[in-house]
Amino acid sequence: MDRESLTLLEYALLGLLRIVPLSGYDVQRIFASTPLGHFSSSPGAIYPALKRLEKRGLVRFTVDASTELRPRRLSALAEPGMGALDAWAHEPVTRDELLRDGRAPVLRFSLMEGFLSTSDVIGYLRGYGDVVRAYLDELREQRPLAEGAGGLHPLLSLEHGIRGYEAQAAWTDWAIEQLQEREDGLP
Amino acid sequence: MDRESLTLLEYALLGLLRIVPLSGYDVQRIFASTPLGHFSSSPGAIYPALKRLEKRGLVRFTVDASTELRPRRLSALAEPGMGALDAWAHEPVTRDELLRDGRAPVLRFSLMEGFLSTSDVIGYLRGYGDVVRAYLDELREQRPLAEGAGGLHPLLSLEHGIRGYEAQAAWTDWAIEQLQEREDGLP
DNA sequence: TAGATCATGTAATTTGTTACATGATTCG
DNA sequence: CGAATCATGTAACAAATTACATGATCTA
Repeated sequence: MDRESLTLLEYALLGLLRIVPLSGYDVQRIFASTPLGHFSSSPGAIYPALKRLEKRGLVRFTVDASTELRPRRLSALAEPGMGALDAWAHEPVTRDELLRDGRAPVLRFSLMEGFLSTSDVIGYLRGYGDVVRAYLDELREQRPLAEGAGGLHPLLSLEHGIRGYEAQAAWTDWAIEQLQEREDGLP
Repeated sequence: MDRESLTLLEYALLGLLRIVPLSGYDVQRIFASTPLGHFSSSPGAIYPALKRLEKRGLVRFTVDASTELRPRRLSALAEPGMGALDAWAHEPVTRDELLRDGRAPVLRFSLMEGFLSTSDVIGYLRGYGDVVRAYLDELREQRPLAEGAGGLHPLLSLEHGIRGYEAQAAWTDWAIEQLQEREDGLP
């Protein structure tokens, strides 16, 4: 009831509604047809989540009057919702978050545009990269243990994890470059 | 109640108990100190999950008699549990599974050792790679859309996803090579 | 002897999943 | 005119998180 932070799904919804008001059905289609597809597009997840956001005052409902017979209930971001997004955008990546839900750091990056200065965004990405590299060290320490334990598959699986996080670390470096280039392009 | 398939956590538990019987506390420490760390090590998740597995007959409880005053309830894999693992090991990766929980395909690979022939394991990895590459195509198709929509962050986030899945696809190829080398080494 | 760690678990709450229910509208 | 899609939701259930509760044993 007094839960301070929101679920990933709720943040994703706020991020979408920041662009344009949407109906629950709109959201379903977006989740079913874009890279946000790892969110469930089932109405049983979306409608209750929108209702929760409305109850908290982060979102406002309006009925689309243009179609009287088949009303669409549009959800629009309210100012407190903007504030919640802004606050979330300022949270750094932690090891815990990386392990608990690895998709949160990128989702936050995706939605933070406009809330942070370029240098703060770069700071966020640096922190993200640092957390990933620290966890990579942990995983690499596991290599001798996994070799000793016998069994080829656990060893290969460990390499799967290492390669995945290496790709994430490399992406943070690349993204920082992209942001700096974009910055330099504007005198 | 009649849920046919198990949760990821339950499969992970079966996989651990296949090696050696463990107490709930043992499991907590393993989750807290190995690459399985993305599973919650909270007792509120582990003890109920073990109880569910026992109720289904997949796991058997035994009390460690060596420490009477502080009894440890060990869980051991029962034959139906072995059967459940075996059945799971034979399931191919689907797009849906990849999006719903990206960690399932590797967990299954990690636990399938011994249940499948080398050629079937290679078949599994090929299928996994195919699903990843198919989803990569979907993501790459999103690039023009994301460019047109304005906003740098969503575009960079899309690349994050692409790089992550590229790493997974490359890993499946590499793992297949590893398995073939291992196979050729034994005449 | 006080605090950390071992070791077990439960209770309340929240969230998500699956399945169902309803009805309008559009398209072939 | 029938099927697909638009559009909204609810109800039952399963699962996880957080917090709490309890007590033994080891260690500084």
